[in-house]
Amino acid sequence: MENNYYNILLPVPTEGVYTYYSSGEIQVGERVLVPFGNRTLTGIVLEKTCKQDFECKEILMCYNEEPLFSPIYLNFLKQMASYYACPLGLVLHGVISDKLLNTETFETGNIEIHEKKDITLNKAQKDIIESINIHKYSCHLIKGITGSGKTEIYQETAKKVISEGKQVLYIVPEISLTLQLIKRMSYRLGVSPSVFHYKLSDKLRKKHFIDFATGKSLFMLGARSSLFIPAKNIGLIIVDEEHESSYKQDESPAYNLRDMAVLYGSILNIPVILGSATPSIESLYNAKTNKYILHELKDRPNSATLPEINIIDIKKNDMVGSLIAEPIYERLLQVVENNKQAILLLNRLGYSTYLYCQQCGQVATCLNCSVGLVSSKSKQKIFCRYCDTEYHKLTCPVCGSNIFKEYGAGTEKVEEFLDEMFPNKVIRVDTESTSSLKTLDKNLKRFENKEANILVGTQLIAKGLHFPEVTFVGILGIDNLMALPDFRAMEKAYQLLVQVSGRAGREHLSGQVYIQTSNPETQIFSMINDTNTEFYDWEIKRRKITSYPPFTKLARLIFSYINQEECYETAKIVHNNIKNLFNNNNIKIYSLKDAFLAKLQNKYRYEILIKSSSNQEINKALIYAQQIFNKYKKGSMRLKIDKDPYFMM
DNA sequence: AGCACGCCGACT
DNA sequence: GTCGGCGTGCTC
Repeated sequence: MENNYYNILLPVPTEGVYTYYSSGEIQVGERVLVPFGNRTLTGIVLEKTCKQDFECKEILMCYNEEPLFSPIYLNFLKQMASYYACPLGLVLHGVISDKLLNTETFETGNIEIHEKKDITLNKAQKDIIESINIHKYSCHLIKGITGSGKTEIYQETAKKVISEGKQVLYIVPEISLTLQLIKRMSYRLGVSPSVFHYKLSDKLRKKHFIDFATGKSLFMLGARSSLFIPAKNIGLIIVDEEHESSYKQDESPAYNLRDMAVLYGSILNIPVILGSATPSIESLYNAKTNKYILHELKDRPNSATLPEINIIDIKKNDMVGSLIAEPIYERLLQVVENNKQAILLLNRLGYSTYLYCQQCGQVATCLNCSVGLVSSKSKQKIFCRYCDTEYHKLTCPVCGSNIFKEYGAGTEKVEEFLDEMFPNKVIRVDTESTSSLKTLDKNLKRFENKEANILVGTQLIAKGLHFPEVTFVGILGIDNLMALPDFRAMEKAYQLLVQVSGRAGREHLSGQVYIQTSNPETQIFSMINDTNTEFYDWEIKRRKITSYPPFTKLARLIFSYINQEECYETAKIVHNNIKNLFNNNNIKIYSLKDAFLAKLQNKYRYEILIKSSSNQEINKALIYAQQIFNKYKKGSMRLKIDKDPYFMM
């Protein structure tokens, strides 16, 4: 009897397509178990093929199920691989964990049904919902602050899609996936949504994966990775907070979730809704150029008024405790006195920023990474934020002194200082102080219940929170953010300012925002309350002049290796080669330089930036660079490709 | 990415 | 002598 031959896609960091045979007939998209080297892997049948001129191995087992992976889904992964110049096998590996890929479908039990609650909608919301054709692809960008009614638009559109028996995927940033949101969604839609995020137990993750993949569940509320659950019959994708930096994946394939959601939606021919109070420049540009359809919700919730913005010049004001400008401190005093609430935002994590030698001023740096060490009082240790190495006693490499002083303010230090000034009136919230979502929830609830007057935190507290008693917002570390070597520095700073200012003066109380800065003339400060396109117009002009995205595409090549010379040598060879081949008007290859973190976890890092207005040209260069690299690389040397980088550091 | 093979240094 | 460090190369 003749054997059948199949190309199988495996989750390995190569192209990942290998040929196996089977005596039986297998469908495209089915999962199979195959021997690979000396291991056994689960793969996906890509296509039937003919007998090869090399020995093939036999497929061990067929998962006995309806194919989970549709040709459209596999096509999506292929387009993703091609866009990010990433091998297909590595895309599969990066997008579905091995554990899930290996999971056999099982009986998952019933999905909870609730009584549906009706949603009341205003005219603006109705108009937007009306304009979304749920039977074909279009991408809608909804701009509106928290509470302006975006959620109702998502819910109503989701209801329509679900009533036609199709599935809805609602993606939010990891941090927004709170129990509150899940409950609210269940009652509005009448079903318990499937949920998907990294804090879930293996068992639940598998259950929700299977429920959504098999089409049993019609509504998925998930983080970034939920886009890649091979849903059976998806009819709508919603991406909330589309500007969020956490949508950019760090490892290869370094994809941007928002862009992949739009790509998938267009392949599936279904609508995609993006929402944000502060849309990214790229998305606004896509709306301007008619790739997306822009909708604006201008009403502030419950007729709250715009906050009053005050710029405090650090140079002209005394600093209390060398941290907080006096006018901000005075406002905090008032807030506590009147038993109102205030939020203090800092873009630094818990610890102090630097440790420096008292004798010679040398900054203490990690031995494995080219970054300064930080100290944490609460954790009683000095350590590196990047490699977690702890340092028990520090010796200055220059003068040999053992005495180090702290400089700079993190949330921990600010909290400590304020706690002294206002005992029991301060709560701190940042990724360091809150190890789990539960503690975060608990701390926020404590603040909501007015158990404290002042909330100190990082960007985390800028995200869609609603505290009606907050009348004052103080912003401390914005200068650092604007000074980063990143063409998006102003965009990121602006988004943060708008998001956090929105926390001041909601409902009936009017609010004040104080920003402490040493650059009071910075233009974006005057645009915070602008509901028009002033910031967009200002920023897009700068991007045009400097030829940065959205007018060009960027890609970063990052080489890393334990041996500095060898790393540089190989990077230089790749650099010379792509420079020679691609030196034309269509593409710009920047010079080879130290990465922003020149040494990370004991590996030296070099980078090359590539810029082009042509996506094709840039991808040709990326593929060629990888070929050269693979030819000349030594040992465990790595080349990471970051297309459309979001962090330039 | 895994995993084995293989070649060197450090120790019972 | 042999245990184990990790550089190298392969996986249908």
